[in-house]
Amino acid sequence: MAKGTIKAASERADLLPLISEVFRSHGYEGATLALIGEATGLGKGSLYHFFPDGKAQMAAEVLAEIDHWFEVNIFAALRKSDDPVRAIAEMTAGVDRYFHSGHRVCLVGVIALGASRDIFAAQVQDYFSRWNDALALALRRAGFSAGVSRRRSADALLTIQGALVLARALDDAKVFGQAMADMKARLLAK
Amino acid sequence: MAKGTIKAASERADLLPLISEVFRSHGYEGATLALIGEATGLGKGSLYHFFPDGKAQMAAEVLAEIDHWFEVNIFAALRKSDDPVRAIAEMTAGVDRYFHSGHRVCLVGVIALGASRDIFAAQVQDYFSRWNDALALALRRAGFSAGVSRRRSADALLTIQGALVLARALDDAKVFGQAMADMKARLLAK
DNA sequence: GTCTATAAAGCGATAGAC
DNA sequence: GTCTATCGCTTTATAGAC
Repeated sequence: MAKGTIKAASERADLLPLISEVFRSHGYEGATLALIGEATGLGKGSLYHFFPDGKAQMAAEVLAEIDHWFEVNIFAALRKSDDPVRAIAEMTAGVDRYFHSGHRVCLVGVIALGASRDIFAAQVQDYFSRWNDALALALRRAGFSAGVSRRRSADALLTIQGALVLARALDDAKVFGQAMADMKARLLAK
Repeated sequence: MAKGTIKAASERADLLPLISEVFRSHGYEGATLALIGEATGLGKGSLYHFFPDGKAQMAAEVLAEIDHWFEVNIFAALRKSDDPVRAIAEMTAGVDRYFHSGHRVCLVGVIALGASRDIFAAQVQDYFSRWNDALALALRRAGFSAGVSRRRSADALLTIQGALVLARALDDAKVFGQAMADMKARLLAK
């Protein structure tokens, strides 16, 4: 790999979190190149230099980065941990951290509901179904039946998404904290 | 009221459900006047005749119509019924019907997460908080403490929203049906 | 690698004929 | 009440100077 490539890749990686926040707060359609340019301090020319396919490529890479974060910080432990109860506790802690205790919205959920749904449907479905599978596996290893594990796993995922929606709608982050506590209790209840 | 007014009002009312579906499937930003014209069979001129303030007015009236449907079909019974358990059962049945068993998305939730959030924040917050209050009141009348009632009420609302998000993301409406059954059980559990 | 200028298309909204 | 034509603006995306 040439020097230039490495440097570019490094700066490119720094761009994604900034772009990510623009998509989060404005949605896919609302995130204009002007806003992205403002957030990154880059002109359109530079943005198209890094992302030749434009906005769609930016969103796809942002989704991939989010996916990767969850894969590393959440899914992996759920799949491999020999202490599934602890992995689940770490999941709830990680989720709370990631979503800033309910102040931050889930971009994957935003896109799932939004108009750009069709473009990113595969990525969205993959993200949730891998999370769902990993969590169900942890529950199974914690001693629950296959049916219970799958039901509780879906319940947890939908609770997170719903809590983010309602916290945003009511402008009350406490809703999220309470929901995460309830979810954790339901996940491991006898 | 003049004949013309009545006729116009009648046709206008017929317009809203058609426009509503455009907002639902494309979001506020994605719902262009071209798409709305297609769905209604009306040109821009006619649309602006009915809605002088354009797209924002259309969305506001669609939200008001949704609010009214829930007020009449769900909230009222929760507040007034002398059989709160039955009112809650009717709520879950009504919700299942309204959201087409998970195949239809919640426009209020879509807007709460989307880029147009700020414009409609008051309407969105009002809708959810009135639902929340009505359901909590029914639970209180069913014998639960104020704290339990409020917690369970918020849990139910967020479960509905989350189930719609996850069902859409996984493209699997069964997720919604299971979540509604779970929600109903949790709502009235001892 | 970053910028400005600009193209090409689509947007919401308006005007005015009918 | 409905239409067509069009305005003014913003959008994504490209071209080319530096």
